[in-house]
Amino acid sequence: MEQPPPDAGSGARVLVVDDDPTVAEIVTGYLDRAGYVVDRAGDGPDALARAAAHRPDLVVLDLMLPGMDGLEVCRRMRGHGPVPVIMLTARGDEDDRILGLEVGADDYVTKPFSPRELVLRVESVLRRSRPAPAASALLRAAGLAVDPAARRATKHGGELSLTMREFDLLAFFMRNPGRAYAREELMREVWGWDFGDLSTVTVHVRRLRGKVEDDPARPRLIQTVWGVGYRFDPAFGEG
Amino acid sequence: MEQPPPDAGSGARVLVVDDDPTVAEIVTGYLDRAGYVVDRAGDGPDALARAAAHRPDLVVLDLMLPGMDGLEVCRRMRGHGPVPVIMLTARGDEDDRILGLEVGADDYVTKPFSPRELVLRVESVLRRSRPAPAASALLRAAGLAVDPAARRATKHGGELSLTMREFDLLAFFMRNPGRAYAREELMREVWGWDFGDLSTVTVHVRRLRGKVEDDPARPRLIQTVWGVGYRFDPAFGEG
DNA sequence: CGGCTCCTTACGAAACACGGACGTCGGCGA
DNA sequence: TCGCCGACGTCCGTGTTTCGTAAGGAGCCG
Repeated sequence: MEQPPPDAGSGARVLVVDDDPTVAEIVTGYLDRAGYVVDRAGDGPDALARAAAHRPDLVVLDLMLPGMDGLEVCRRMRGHGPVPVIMLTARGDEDDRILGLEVGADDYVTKPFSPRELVLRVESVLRRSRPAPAASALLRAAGLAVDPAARRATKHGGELSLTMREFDLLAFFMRNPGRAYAREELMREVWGWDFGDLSTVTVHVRRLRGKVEDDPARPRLIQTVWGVGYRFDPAFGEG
Repeated sequence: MEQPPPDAGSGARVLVVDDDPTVAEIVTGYLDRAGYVVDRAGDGPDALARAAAHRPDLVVLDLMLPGMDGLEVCRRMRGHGPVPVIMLTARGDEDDRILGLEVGADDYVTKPFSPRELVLRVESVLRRSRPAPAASALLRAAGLAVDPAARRATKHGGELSLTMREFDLLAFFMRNPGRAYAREELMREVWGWDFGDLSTVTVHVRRLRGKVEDDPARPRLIQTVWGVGYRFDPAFGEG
């Protein structure tokens, strides 16, 4: 039958604000078919009331509204919470775009627009406005969090300032916990060298311990394996 | 990098779907003279096959087709990708217009129509659908707003005057916040070069900081990741 | 206790980022 | 046409950060 993109709306709430019933009707129809839950408002005060009541995930807002200006509506909505807004502006009205930009619209569509384009924009803005969770590439263990992409590490939520080598070393340990590594292996894996003074590894392990361990004098996370090397042991870190 | 000349047809591919050879012939002729590369199909299945094979930039679709309905054709085409569609409908058949728009047509032309009008519609729809995939929406973070389409940026509502490189750099950062990028990556992503003096990146980051940071001497938004590169960090911009 | 291993500290060298300045190129107005 | 100006890429001097190594002391094991 009629099959909108399966991943599309997924029930996100959209508030359409336009005083022209025809436009509102068509836009609403499109968004509805795309899988969104659509609410409608015909003027500014109505829009604010519905926004407050329904907490939409996104607002499609006509710039030209009777009574209260679209910009004002946008501003007030933003005052209540960070809801994404797509502005509908007259074609080529450069000033309006800039105003929308400054007031806090997340996108604008110039009239006349194709409803399809509007749906694409809605999807795009929604997709962009919720990248909050994600972070699957995060390495977590023992109160530590390491984000290789951002090259950032935290300990109990507090930012750790690690040097490049320290970061690489910690990241390697957290990717391979519980196993003992000889200094030579660490030198190969972290430094990328096949030879070199192994005390280099020792020193860096010590520096890393100083920043990561609760009590660097009695290391728990990075344990010394006598005669072998080191082992990252997150089990004893929680404390 | 820049768009091709706004010259009319400029080789865009258009698929004309009509079972009436006379209509198809005239339309094809006009579009051909307007500079488009035109393909023709006489029925639904033929249209779908050619659309799949030739990937047209736009489809002119007769609503009334033998065998498969034009609406159905439109739906199926949409299932394969976001191709713009102009519907040909009988005059005054209001229901058809609505149906066409709901199914995803970007415009419609009522029969009888002048071929010249159709060409104008084609141009219009192509012009409208072009920025949709290419240009992206507004980027905002940390009191900054960047409009890639208008090539404008503001900071706390105030206009920023950025050079081309500065703008591209900032836009890239705002599209990819929180991740650390090596100078090589920035050079590749922003400059589009795979070589070149990396200090160029350093210098432009400094210039951008001078315009974007509250205290350029102690950057918060664009942070230096020592030994690696830079990271755009909107989290610290608001406070 | 002896030998080996690991820890700790210190230091010089190298790598790195930064700011300032310069030369070139192209656009624009006089 | 000439001259000015902005954008851009490059280069250099400087201050800072990081790194690798050396050396002495402490710890572990038999």
